[in-house]
Amino acid sequence: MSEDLIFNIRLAYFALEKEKNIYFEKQNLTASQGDLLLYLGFAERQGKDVNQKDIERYFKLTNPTITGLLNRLEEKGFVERRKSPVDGRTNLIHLTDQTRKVLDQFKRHKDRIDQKLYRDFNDDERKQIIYLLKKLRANLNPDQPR
Amino acid sequence: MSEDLIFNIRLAYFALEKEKNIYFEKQNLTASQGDLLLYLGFAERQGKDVNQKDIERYFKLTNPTITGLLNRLEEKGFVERRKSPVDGRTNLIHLTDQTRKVLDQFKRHKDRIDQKLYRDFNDDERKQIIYLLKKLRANLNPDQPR
DNA sequence: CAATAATAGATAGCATGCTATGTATTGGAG
DNA sequence: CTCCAATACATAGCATGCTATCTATTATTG
Repeated sequence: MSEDLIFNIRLAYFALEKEKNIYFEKQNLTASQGDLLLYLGFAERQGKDVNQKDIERYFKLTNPTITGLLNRLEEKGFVERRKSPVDGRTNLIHLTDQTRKVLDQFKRHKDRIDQKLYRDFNDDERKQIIYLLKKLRANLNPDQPR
Repeated sequence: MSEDLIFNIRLAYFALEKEKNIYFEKQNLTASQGDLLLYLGFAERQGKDVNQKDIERYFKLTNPTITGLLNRLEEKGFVERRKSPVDGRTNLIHLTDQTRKVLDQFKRHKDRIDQKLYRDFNDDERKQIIYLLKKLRANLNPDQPR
C-alpha cells in the first residue's frame, strides 16, 4: 500500500500544506492565504491588474473559494477590493501597504521550503519529478496548456 | 511559475481528488469516504479488527476528521460502530453487507484510475515518481518509517 | 487499592474546498 | 436601441480537514 501513487501524492500534499502553515500562522494567515498574497505581489511587480477571475484561473479554484479567501484577507487588512473603472462587474484586487512590507519575508519563507524539499535532489531529479507530475496530470485532464 | 514543485503537487492532488469523486459521487459517496471503505475492506480481508485510531494512523488524519467521516458513513449505512468487548474506549468499525456487495466495484474503479494515471509511464518512471515523492516527504518530516 | 496519567473517541468552531443558485453588469444580435 | 446571453462576483449550504477541549475508560504509580 505504501507503493500507491495516489496515496503518496496525498501525503506529500498534506505534508507541504502543514509545512507552509507553520510559518504563515505566525503571520495571522493560512497557507492558502499566503499563497494568494504571494501571487498578488508577483502580479503587482509585473504591473498587472488582477481581478478575482484571474486568481481563479491561476490557482484553478472556483469563484466561491476565491471570494471566501479574499473576504477573510480583506477583513484582516491584507488586501482591498476596488471596483474596476472600465468594467463594473470586476473587482481589482490590491495589496495594502501593510502587506507589501512583509511580502519579501513570505517569499524567503517559500524559498526556504523549496530548499528543504529539494535538499538531496540532484538536477536530474528536480526536473524529473515536475516532469512526471505534469505527465500524470495530463493523463487525467486531456486539456490544459500549462 | 509552472515549474514550481509545490504548486504542481497541489494541482496533481486536486486533479486526483476530482477524478475519484466523479465515480464515488454516483455511489452516494465522496472520494475520502470511498478511500476509507476500501481500507476497511482490505483490513477485513486480512481478518484484522480496525478501530478509529487505526484509521487515523493509516491515513495520517486527526481523530475529529475520522469521527466525522465515520458519522456520515454510518448515517448512510455503509459502516457500523460496535463497542469493543475488550476495551471500552474503542469502537470496532465494521462494513455492512450492503457495502461488501459493492466493494469490488470500488476496487476496480481505483485500478482504472491507476491505469489511466500511469498510461504512458515506463517501469522506471513508475518507481521513480514514488521514490521521489517519498524522498521529498522525508525531507519535510525527518521521522515516519512508512 | 486509590489517585493520577494516558488513551479513545466526541463535540465545537473554524478555513478551505465544492455545487447550485442569485444578482448586477456588459456585450452582441436583431 | 432593446432584449438576451454571457460574464463577474456573491451567497447558501455541504464535506473535509484542522485545533482545542470534553468525557469515558484503561493503565500506571505510589
